[in-house]
Amino acid sequence: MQLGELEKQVLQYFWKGRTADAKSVYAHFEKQRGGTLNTIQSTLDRLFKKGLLSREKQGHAFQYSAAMDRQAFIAKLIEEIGEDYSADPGSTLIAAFSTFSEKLSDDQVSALEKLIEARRAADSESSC
Amino acid sequence: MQLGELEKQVLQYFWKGRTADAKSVYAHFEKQRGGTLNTIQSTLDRLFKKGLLSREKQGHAFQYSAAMDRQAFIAKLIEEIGEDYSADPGSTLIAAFSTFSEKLSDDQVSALEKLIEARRAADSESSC
DNA sequence: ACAAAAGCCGATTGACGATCGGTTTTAGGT
DNA sequence: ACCTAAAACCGATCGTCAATCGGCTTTTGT
Repeated sequence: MQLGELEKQVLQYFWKGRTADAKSVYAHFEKQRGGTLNTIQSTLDRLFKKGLLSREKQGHAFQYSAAMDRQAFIAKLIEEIGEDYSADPGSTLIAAFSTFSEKLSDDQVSALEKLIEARRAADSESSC
Repeated sequence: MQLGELEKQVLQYFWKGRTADAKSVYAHFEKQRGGTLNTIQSTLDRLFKKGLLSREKQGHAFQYSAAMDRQAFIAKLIEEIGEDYSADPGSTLIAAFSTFSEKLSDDQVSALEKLIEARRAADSESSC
């Protein structure tokens, strides 16, 4: 799932938890990058068709919001990398870990440890 | 770093540890997908310019080989995702882990635990 | 039913990978 | 040094896709 530059920015705008119609999104982006309302509208439509935004008609305009949060989307992207390059999940994770290892806070290391514990627990449970 | 379909396949061919010139690569791919030697040659050149293949002239032809292994490349891609979507390393990793958690073998879980331990050790060392 | 507001469609531009014909360069033998 | 074949390099074309935007269509509230 390769997104264009504007698509990325719009997506991140919605990840702040907002719900907005095209006009509001345009109001936000007009200042920093210009363009027309139409451009925003077709970008929202593209993101909607890609399943990354949800929308619901309210009054005369669609209200858009994120269909999945940042973490879920990133997980999806990482999964795609694994598929694209036939990497098994384990080595993908290890690659990810070795990339970021030094940049992790202690809290994040602990969070990961808990996830691993949880996974171990689930494992032993299923084997009983 | 978004690669095209042929680029991906060629890269994976070199990740098997091979060193090869355009002609050999072409011999390998001709059967499964047709095309001409020229197509392979420009693909090799593109991958070289992207820094994903190394090459060295031997006789009259370049001998190509992978400039980085699969794991290093995947780490690079994951890093880019973090940059593209302003995700901090920790949440990127957690996303990765939650995506693959169930698919990991026990050995891979252990390997990850060791990496985390190593990272903890490095941490306490630097604080002394 | 009618305007305004919003959505939708279609055309254009700009990247970029894939493809391949044609030209230039080069290595190796004479 | 000079040919010649092999390989590299160049340039053009095609297909895909995001960005852009004008203009037409649909919808909604009055």
